[in-house]
Amino acid sequence: MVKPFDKMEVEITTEEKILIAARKVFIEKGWDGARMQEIADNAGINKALLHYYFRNKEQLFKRVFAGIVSKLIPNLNTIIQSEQPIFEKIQAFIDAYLDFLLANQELPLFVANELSRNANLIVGAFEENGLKPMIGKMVMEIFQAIENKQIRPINPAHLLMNIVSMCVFPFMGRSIFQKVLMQVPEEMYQELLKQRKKEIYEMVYHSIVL
Amino acid sequence: MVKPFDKMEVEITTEEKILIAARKVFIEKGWDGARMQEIADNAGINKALLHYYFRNKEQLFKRVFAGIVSKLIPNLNTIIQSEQPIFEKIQAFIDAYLDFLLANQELPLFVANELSRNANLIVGAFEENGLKPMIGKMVMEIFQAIENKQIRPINPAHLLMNIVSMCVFPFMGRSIFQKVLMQVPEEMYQELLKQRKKEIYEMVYHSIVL
DNA sequence: ATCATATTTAACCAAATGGTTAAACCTTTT
DNA sequence: AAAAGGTTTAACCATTTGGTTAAATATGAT
Repeated sequence: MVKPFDKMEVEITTEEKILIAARKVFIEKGWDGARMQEIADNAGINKALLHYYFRNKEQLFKRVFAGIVSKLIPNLNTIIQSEQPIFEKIQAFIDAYLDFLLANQELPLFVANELSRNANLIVGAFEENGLKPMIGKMVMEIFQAIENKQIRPINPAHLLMNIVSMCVFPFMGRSIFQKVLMQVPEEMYQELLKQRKKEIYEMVYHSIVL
Repeated sequence: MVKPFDKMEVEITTEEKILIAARKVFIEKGWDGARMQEIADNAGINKALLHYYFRNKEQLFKRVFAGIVSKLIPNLNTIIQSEQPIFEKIQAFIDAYLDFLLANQELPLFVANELSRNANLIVGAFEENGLKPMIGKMVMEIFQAIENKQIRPINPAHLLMNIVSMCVFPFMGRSIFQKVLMQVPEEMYQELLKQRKKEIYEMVYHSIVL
């Protein structure tokens, strides 16, 4: 049966409502801090219905977690796979990474946290999506760029570590940065974050260019 | 009364045993995941005794947290306050930071985590110790180094962010790095971490030297 | 209308958890 | 030896939490 036009696109299934609520609560509170009741409240339903859709907390969590992981990696892999000169590729990588981070600021801390408490979470997430980050290709290209005298000799693993660190840490360690080290108000910190794309690329560029 | 010699230095008070156990469990499991029973077990006592020494979980946690924070900051402040040329100072900063991190690898994730879930934890820890990181002086000195044409023009806030990011992230985001991005075994990752002192300094040096 | 199926709810349950109590046990002082 | 103080324990309690059950309600098909 066809639904009336004004009800068609707007509708969100209960399952979606639950996943949205669960995502929010899990990210905010972590596995240990998240409460099924709070998820139900956030989804506007009651606990029994929650268990009707997802048998238990673990199943719901895994579903949320897999959903999160599957969002970032394909994005980065396309860039890594692409054919462009090393400096352009690095810049594209930083750009894409920061776009994602700016739109999902609380994600890195959540992922690091859950991953460190449950190592095989990532295995499950990978298996479910069939995606893995292709870091090997990047390492190769850095080696080539060194041979071609495009950049100074540098250990590619550390260069990549440095780039990723500069991208992610201001988000993941936000509480430390903002409250402990810099002690700036929220809006100012957001302003800093927006400048990172440019600042990181310049840092990397100057540190490797010959 | 004086204790017999052979019992003097070795003895650990019950309070110390509790604090050591609590530190371990809190760091490992976080506030939400930590169980008073597990702390008691780890300290080799029972729950009632735990509550005799520390009235409740919160009090015990605050004590542990303050103890952790008070270990890093004085260390860094001495370096920041010291009078040495900019490059030496940066190197000393990286050295000291990495020494601390190598000896306390799980700390950054724990601190970031708890801080992001409870903002005023840090206020309490600061008040209790009267210590705050002196980042202002560092910013000034970077500005001066730019004026003196020692280093290229760069936003000091971002330079510091970059340095701290490269130092801390391989520890804080270890689960992401090791398991997701690099997929290397434990010993190899430890090897990488030990190389960071040199690698980070070289990265920073080349990125700002004129 | 009515039957079947999917959706939603209130009430309930067992286990875990932070915290309490009152009594027992040392160790030192008198 | 007995009083006093701090130290340690087993047993207990109230609340929270993940999860279940059985009944009620809506929705679409016959």
